[in-house]
Amino acid sequence: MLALETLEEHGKLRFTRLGELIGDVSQKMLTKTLRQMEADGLVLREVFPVVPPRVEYELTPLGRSLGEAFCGVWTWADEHRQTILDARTAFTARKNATDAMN
Amino acid sequence: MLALETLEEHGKLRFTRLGELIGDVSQKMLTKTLRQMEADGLVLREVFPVVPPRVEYELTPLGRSLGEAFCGVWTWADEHRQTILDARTAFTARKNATDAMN
DNA sequence: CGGAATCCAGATTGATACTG
DNA sequence: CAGTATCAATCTGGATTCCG
Repeated sequence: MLALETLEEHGKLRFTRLGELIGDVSQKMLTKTLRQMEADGLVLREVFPVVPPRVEYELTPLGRSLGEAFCGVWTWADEHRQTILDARTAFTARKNATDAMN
Repeated sequence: MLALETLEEHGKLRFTRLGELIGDVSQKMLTKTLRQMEADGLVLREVFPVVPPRVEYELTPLGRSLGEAFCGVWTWADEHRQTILDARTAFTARKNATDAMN
């Protein structure tokens, strides 16, 4: 999902640059994720036969449409992130109180 | 996600009934999922102190809002499921062809 | 009925080293 | 640069048993 978003925002990107923009991803996971997305037809992988190697990734129309479909979820997440964190804290507090009783 | 959808469609549900409607879930996973959703404030868990036990689950307003946010994704999935399956087949075919060359 | 507890095989992932 | 290969460690989920 982060890869999808990043590619949607920045368009065509090289492997390392994409990793930097996403933040905390091992290259192993990034590779796997991109291969899966490529297999699903969400991303286009373009290899340039030069030294040093250069590989660019960009969303296909299908990938972009998925990004748009997720738009509502991103908005929701932004709006309710804190609410959820609070709910978790409250839940843990309730749980501990109940546990202590028994 | 399936639990969210099912609860959104059917409203208040008992544990076993919810499991049946979702289809292929072990009670372990269903329990875990529901507890997580409860902790996140997405679902309300109501226990009736009767024999046999009766526990009902229903979405909170926060849970319903998430269900709505996911609406676009469900639609997308319905529309593109087959496209993705085809893409995977094509990708595997390409991969095998390439592998055979080397 | 609605779980909790235990056991366990298999999948996932991070870290590390190597390569064209 | 953009990976692949390998090993170890963790995590996951299924199956099973037990309980109030």
